[in-house]
Amino acid sequence: MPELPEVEVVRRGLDRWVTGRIIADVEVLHARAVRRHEGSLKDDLIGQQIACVSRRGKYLWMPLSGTGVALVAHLGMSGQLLMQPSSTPDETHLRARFTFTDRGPELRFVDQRTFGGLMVTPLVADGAGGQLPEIISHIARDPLDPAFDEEAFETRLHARDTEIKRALLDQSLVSGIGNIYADESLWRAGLHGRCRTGLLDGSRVQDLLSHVRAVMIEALAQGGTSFDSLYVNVNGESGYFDRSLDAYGQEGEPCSRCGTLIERERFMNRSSTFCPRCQLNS
DNA sequence: CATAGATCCTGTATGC
DNA sequence: TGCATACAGGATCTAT
Repeated sequence: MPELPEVEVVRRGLDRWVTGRIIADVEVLHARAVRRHEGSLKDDLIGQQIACVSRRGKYLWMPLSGTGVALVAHLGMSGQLLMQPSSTPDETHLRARFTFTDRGPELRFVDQRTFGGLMVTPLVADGAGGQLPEIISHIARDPLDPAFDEEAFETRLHARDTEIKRALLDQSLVSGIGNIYADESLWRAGLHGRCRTGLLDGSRVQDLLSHVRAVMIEALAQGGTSFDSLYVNVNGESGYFDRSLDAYGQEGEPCSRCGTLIERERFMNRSSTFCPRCQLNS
């Protein structure tokens, strides 16, 4: 369940370890690891230099110097990008391996549930002087992006007739939010996820966005949220924001604000946890 | 067209 | 003990 804070932790680690390095070889060990990609990932990457590591929402990409294309990665639910010495034994769910001409640590894509994927895609203008991969141009900016347009978000939110949690999870409206940070932000804002978007005025939307940002910044400072060994940084280490959660995974525990027991319901084929007393439906 | 729901996947946990 | 079922959920596809 890597969401924005977890993906940003991975981005920072990757930026430090792979920027400037030249890819020597690529080994794809599972067909599902490469998505929406024409031709051979290997042919597109060998000999290319990684210019930097960028992120929008939950997507990572590495522009290849002087080519106008980028290696894009999405971790899905259980994807990991790990830096490992070549002497380290292959992980059980190793899906792809990238080695470099300097013979330093290799980059490994490990993914138990195979919801994640890699691809090479052209870069296009992002409308603000930067670039982003073509295949994710439908993904909205995330709330920590300085160019995130709060007014445009509010307008689009009001144009929707749906529940606020569904809107928060829609990456084309605002990116980077998944089930954990949706539940946490809604708890902090005192809003029930089933509240209709049309009932939220501008100040409620601003308040909700401020909680989204705050919870993500706090999580980032703690290395992200890890419930099991599936989310780790590039060095295989877990974050510890799970100790700070107020709603997600807290079913049956007293609400830390009012003491009412936290409840869980099914929503969009996943769980929503919320305080039935202090999270309002309007 | 817009929104709601189903689907993919596999390891772990729980129940009978 | 062992088998069956529930659960985790991001993105995309299909149905209404």
